[in-house]
Amino acid sequence: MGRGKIEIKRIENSSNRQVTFAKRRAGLVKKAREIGVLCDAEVGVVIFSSAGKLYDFWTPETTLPRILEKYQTNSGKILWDEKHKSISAEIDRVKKENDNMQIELRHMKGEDVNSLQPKELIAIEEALTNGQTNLRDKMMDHWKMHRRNEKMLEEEHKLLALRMHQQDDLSSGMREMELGYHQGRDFTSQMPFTFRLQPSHPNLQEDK
Amino acid sequence: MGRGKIEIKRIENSSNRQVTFAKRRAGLVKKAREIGVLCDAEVGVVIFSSAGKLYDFWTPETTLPRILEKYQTNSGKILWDEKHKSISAEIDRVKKENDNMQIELRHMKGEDVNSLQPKELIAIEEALTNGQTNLRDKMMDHWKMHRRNEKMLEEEHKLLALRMHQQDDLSSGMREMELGYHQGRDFTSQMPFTFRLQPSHPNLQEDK
DNA sequence: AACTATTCATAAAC
DNA sequence: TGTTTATGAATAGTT
Repeated sequence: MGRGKIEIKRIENSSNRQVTFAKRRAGLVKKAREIGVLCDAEVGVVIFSSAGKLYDFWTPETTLPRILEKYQTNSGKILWDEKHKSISAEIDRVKKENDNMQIELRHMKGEDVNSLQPKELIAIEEALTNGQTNLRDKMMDHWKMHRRNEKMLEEEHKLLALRMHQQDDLSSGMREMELGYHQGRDFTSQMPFTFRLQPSHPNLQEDK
Repeated sequence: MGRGKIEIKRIENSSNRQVTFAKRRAGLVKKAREIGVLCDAEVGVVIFSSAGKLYDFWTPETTLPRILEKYQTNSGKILWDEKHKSISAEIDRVKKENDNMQIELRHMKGEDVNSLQPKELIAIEEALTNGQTNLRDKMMDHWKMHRRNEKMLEEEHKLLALRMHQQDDLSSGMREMELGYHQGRDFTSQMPFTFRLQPSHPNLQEDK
């Protein structure tokens, strides 16, 4: 129907294809509307252009969810339930995992153990003991590292204090040489307060 | 396009309507197929007759779920996603719960505790100790109950044995009275094997 | 269901 | 992109 007969195969010329698409799309929708009215049918048309743009038509009073529901009951096909199913499966899997962990946790707290076999009870006790052992090891490591750090800080402070005293002595020595001896004067009192050496761990015993 | 122009309104004559429906339905599907091929489009047509019967057409390689997904992303409409959303939320919730429990479990096994604060470490150790205490209490309860049950069974068995002996004595006495004394005869050898008294806990100490 | 007169849709041209 | 037009296609009414 046109100036000549055409073969039904993909139109290679892109702009021709676009034009034809627009025309035929309008025609298809018109026909859909007509059959809906004439024959009292519910009709839905969904068209995606090759560019991915969506065009659709639904007979009035027809919502897509309604169509889908009808479609599902009529076709017996499952549609989106497929995806739904896989999600449900996942949720079941995760929930099961959850339950198992919950049970294990409760067991490790000594709850819900009445129905367990002696063998299982012993296994749990072992796990608890292992946990305690591991935990104490880790705590010990922590503590050791802390101690080590503290010691290193102490050493640093001692060193720093020594240096300061040396500097102090040197400065006052120089001053004495330059200016002669005036008064016994504490050089540190000239430093800003924050720079004065303060014991960072006042309650620390200094002997190693 | 026909012997005369028609008005686009519901065809009242039922059989005419059915005929027109069949003709136009075929036409619509043909057009849908053609636009699909000619213009490289994805097309879906869904038609429900007024009787509720479903007819549909999908361009090859086109599944309805695929269409729906595309439809959804393109139209921004929600469709079935409400249900989907709530399920996704649930799965997230459960997974989070899962993670937390997993962490707790690992902690109770003394794993992944390096980053914890001393306070937390102490809490875990307490939990482990509590678990052990609870567990041992429960095990003790179990064991006590078992012992009690065993004792009760022993008592029952003793009582039963006593009764059997009494009965035995009585029977043989009666027999002796009726028939005179024949031979020393063990009455229990006439019982089916399964009814004979057997110690149910052969290694049980009988005293106490 | 097949036929056919007629209207309609649309391919190509503009 | 919109309009025109010649032509093939769809189909309403008939058989």
